[in-house]
Amino acid sequence: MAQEDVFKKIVSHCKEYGFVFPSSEIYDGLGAVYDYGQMGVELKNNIKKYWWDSMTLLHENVVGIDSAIFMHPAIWKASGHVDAFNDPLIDNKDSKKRYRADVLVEEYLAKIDEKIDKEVEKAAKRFGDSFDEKLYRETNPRVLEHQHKRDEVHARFAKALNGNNLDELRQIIVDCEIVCPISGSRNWTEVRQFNLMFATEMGSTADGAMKVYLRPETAQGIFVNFLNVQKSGRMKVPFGIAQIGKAFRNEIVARQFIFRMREFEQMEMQFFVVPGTELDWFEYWKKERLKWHQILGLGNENYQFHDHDKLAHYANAATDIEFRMPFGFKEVEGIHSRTDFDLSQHEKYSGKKMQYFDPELNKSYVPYVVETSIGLDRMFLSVLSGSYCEEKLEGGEIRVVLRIPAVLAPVKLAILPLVKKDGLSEKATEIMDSLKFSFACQYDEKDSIGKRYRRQDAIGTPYCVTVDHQTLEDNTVTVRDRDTMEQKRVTISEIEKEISKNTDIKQLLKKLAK
RNA sequence: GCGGAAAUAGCUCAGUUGGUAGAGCACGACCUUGCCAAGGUCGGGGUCGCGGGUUCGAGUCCCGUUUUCCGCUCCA
Repeated sequence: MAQEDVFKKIVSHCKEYGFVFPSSEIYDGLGAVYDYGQMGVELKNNIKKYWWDSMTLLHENVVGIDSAIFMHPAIWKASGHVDAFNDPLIDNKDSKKRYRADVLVEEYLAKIDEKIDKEVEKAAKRFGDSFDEKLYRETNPRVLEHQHKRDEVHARFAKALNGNNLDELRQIIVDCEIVCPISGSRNWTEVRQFNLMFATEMGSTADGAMKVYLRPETAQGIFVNFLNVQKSGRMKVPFGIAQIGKAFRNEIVARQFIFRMREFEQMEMQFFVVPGTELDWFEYWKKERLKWHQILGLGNENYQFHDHDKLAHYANAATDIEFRMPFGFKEVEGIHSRTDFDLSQHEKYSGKKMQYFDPELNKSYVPYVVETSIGLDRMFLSVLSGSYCEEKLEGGEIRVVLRIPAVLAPVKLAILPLVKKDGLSEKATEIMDSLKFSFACQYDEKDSIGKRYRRQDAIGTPYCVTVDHQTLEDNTVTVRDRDTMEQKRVTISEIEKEISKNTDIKQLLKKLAK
């Protein structure tokens, strides 16, 4: 089966069985926004739980927070998002290429400078030792003409940028006769502002309102609370702060189902370390995080590291953990050594010290940060991609089964009376009532037993308990395994222990801690 | 954002040169059966994505629009 087909099947499977629905579907949908359904929310919560517990329970020096989505707008200036996430873009209609309008003008200005320099260079050769460059630049009519043009455009450009005047920015490109390097034409579209941050207004009166952003990442909520947590929790460097929460990016192109959404959820942990030790911790967390993924059992060969060649301005090392999705290896988690960039920026913009006094080193410093940042929705997709399976049975039939790791499965256990008569339903209900405190259980008595098994396979339920006539005699039931389809007979009192073996998150955490 | 394709029941799709909206599966009730998607009877469900236009008449032709997919483009 072609990989794209698998992806399509996963998408429709998600809808059919209540994992993921397109948002606002009855109103034609809303681009790149999705809702999690009754199965999806359980799977998502289980992933969160696995991550949260592995961070906060297994590491004494990692604690959690839950910061607000709204934050002071200055935070996004300090972090660099206001500048980096705001691009005026223009398209050339002939080549269909898109450019940053401000970059086009900057390149044009640089070209004029080049022209002037060439003039000066030529003159220098002509005049030899007696050449006075400063005088030449100030008096030569050709240079002055270039210079004049340059200053004029630069002034307009600066003013346009300052006032965020997009029409003027386009007019400058038209007036300067800037052409597309590919098509050579001057057939430009309007200049449009692409702001990757969603903005809204805080304060109910128009004049008193302040422009605030929906956070484009959760990390800044951790950085600005660094001292709060360190002091109130009496934390000692190295220590980490973990957070799960929504983030928002107004992506230009948001596609591939829940892989790139405009509203998404991150699980981030910022680990604060002594400057100079960050690369050791970077290696530590790389290993730790890969293990966290691999221990789920979706196949070690489906993961790889992808080191960044080009580092972001804040990082001195960065790698991605990629998972083999149906559309190729894709980033699920990023591990970045962010240096002291963020805390230093906040120190600068807020005027507050963001330093830690280290009693062992007997000095104060701005800690360095190693970040692990995982996209919860991408993790969700990787679990589904890695679990979805169309299995050919002996009779030639196809069985669709989600081999979701048992600890993450939305429903752990289905309780099925073989037939809905002879008191089997009542017995099954009784068992259900005693187990529902321990597991997410489903009760189903409709249709044939085989059909019910398949329904549970389709939502990834690892175990089915079947109540039959023998149950009434000796209090035993059969437990059917999702993956092998094999059944074994256990007494009712043993069910809980039997199911817990593979569904309890503790088991996974113990493996991880080894 | 650009180009191409698609949109009919919960799902997969059929629907002829424009002439009464269809099938299979799924869903609900009942009967029969009982360990891997059984059979029967009856039933519910559609403003054919949305808005215009042409026509006596539009699921079908034309225009616009929305959403999705594919390819570009973009991507802390």
